[in-house]
Amino acid sequence: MGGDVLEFAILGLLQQAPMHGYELRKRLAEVLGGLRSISYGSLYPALKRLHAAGLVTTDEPDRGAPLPADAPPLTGRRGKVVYTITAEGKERFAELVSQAGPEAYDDGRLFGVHLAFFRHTAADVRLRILEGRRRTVERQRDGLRSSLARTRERLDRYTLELQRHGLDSVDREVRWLSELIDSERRSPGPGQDAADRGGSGPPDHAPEQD
Amino acid sequence: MGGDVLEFAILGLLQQAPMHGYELRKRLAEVLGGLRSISYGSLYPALKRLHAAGLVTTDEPDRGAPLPADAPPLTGRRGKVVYTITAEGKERFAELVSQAGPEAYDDGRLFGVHLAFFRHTAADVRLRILEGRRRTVERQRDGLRSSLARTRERLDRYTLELQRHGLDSVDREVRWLSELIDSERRSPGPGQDAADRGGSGPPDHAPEQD
DNA sequence: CCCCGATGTATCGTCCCGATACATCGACCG
DNA sequence: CGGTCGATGTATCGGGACGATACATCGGGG
Repeated sequence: MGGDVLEFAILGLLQQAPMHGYELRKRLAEVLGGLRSISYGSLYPALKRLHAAGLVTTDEPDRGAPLPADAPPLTGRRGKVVYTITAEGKERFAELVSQAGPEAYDDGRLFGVHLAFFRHTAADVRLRILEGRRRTVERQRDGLRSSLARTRERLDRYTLELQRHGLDSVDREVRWLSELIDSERRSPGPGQDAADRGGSGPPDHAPEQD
Repeated sequence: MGGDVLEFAILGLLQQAPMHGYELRKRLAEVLGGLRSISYGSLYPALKRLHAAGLVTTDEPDRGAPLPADAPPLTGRRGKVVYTITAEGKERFAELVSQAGPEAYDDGRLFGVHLAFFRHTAADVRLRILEGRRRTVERQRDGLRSSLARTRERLDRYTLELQRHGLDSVDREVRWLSELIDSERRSPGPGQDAADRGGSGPPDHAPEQD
């Protein structure tokens, strides 16, 4: 169930262009938030699953060939494989992208993928996902807060610091989401499938560094 | 290898007192940072591994008993099981707690466990772990920063926001670590002194009092 | 009396990850 | 010309983690 995240991200990237596994992995790292890169041990099985489900195709050369029994330690000819999304794949992606319920935002990683493909998402769905995510994170924050209050006396200084830092991070995430929501409400941004940059919408971009 | 984190945390908790799996799980959630609770699907296999390795014992009632064939769909008498750390377990924990190299801080989760049991850690080791962790996170931050600089033009607003938020979090983590380090340097806090690993006989091991 | 929620133990299928192996290619160097 | 080095590229394996699920006991309240 939660395993959808990788498939979702792959479909989203292949929607933009066919790719090799190798490049897919690099792009995945950007999309998944910069930290947290995906391993090949996850990627290739995921691609295999997508292929089995008919959501992607490959240009893989015919490999079912007999290959006589006397074959030496020939590990198997390995060629480059380009993955391309199918019509069903696009359908599935559109379906995933339009989900606005808890399944879209309760899992942070899945939310991240949704965010990464927000330009394929309708404006009202975007807003609902952002607000849902904020509620989820607020609930986490409250749980953390009361847990911290309960255990304040029992735990040592370092554990307390760890929890305090965690609480602070979650708190910041809530504020970050609030900013996104405000910005989204002010300017709903380009509608779906608008990969175009600039032109419309107030460029309230704040390009600052710290 | 990285799988040590759960075993480490369990040993640390059992060091304080024998416990049921159920309570272990609750305490684990606090120790592991509040967020991120551990599932039973991870906990029980981990306990089984620790038991097999002789690092913990159980008071489990004899279960190898014949149990006459007329036994109905009795799935097996399940009783409460109290886990207790063994001498080897304490030894292993002391070993883990005194590691100060990259294996102690490169993985954030493992670092978290180290932090949670810092009062069992020598002051100089504490400092080295904290500084090592800061270096690691600084490197992550720099990687993220340059990645963000490289992709600033290519990616859409939302992905950029996600990365900016991630960078901000990592940056805050560095500052948090710096505060911990400063505080640690000012007052090394309670805890055993510098490693007397060379000396064969640590005079006595003052039982901890929380 | 019965059900409910907390306490408690345990496994299964599926996924993910780190490590590892294998393979091709362009570039730079002696 | 040969060597090898780093980037590109495909693939698997063992083991651990997780969500779901089942089973089980017990205190208390309707």
